[in-house]
Amino acid sequence: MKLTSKGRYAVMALVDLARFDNINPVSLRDISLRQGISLDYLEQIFSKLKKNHIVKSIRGNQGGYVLSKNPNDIKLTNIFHAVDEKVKTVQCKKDSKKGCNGRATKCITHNLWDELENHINSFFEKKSLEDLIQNKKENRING
Amino acid sequence: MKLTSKGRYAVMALVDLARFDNINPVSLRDISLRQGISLDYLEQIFSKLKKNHIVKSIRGNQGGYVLSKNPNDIKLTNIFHAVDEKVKTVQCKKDSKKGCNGRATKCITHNLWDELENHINSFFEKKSLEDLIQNKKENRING
DNA sequence: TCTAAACTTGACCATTTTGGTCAGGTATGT
DNA sequence: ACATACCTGACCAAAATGGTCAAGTTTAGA
Repeated sequence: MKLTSKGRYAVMALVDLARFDNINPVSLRDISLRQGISLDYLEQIFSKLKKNHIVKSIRGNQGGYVLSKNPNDIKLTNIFHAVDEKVKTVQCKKDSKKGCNGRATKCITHNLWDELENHINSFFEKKSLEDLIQNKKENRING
Repeated sequence: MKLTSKGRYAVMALVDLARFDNINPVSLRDISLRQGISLDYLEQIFSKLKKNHIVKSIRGNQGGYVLSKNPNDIKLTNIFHAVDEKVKTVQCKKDSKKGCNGRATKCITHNLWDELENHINSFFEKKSLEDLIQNKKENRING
């Protein structure tokens, strides 16, 4: 069970964006340099974030990306969903032919995986981008 | 973010084992048939479970496996740990050369992943095999 | 003692996912 | 017009996943 780097990068990039997104749009090149994420890979990620209305793009010279909502309204669950990072425990929900369905001993552990998914998702639903920025600011004051 | 089938199978197999482990040891062949998990794959999994003292093997004819502890003392975290199913969110803890270390913008989101890991692990630490068996019994009564 | 059942070990492998790169665009401010 | 920056899609190497296969060893019971 692990988080893929796509989801991790998406969150890192958005925190970066949120911090520098005051007046001017932020270019992916800047985020790439600051966060050490390849530009090409960032473009893939931001393409998905854009499709999911989390960021807006401004093309042309001095263009870049801006958040399309208040950081408080961007939950981690939105970000992960946008980049296809899903909490997936069992197959049987999606593919009725595989997994627990149609089997004599079906779903012995089905309830468990449901519970687990809910547990994780509730964490992602509570946490917003704003929370992460605040966290960072506190760190700067303290450190 | 997903659970691998190795962890899922381990839990399924152990629930099965716990339910049939009354007097006689349970053979992997029986578990394989009941749960639809390949015998060869089960052997790999049970080899790990044995090394981690979750099950004991009884060799020879009429042999098989038994739980080596009370189902109440076997937590999901033990099972997942045994089959190398770990909750892994960030790289930087293990490999100091990669990830957030040594970078100017280091660890923007580090606290977040820590929190997430704790959140998930706490779920696994609370849940025992006994809980799952009880759950199944209730289902049988109700259904 | 022989043999079948069952555990044990380790090599091997096909497929899928991951984590990108590369090559070409298109749009737009100056 | 040109530099900057977004946009799109093909491509790819490496690792993880989810197993199979082969060749044992151990032990109960006929």
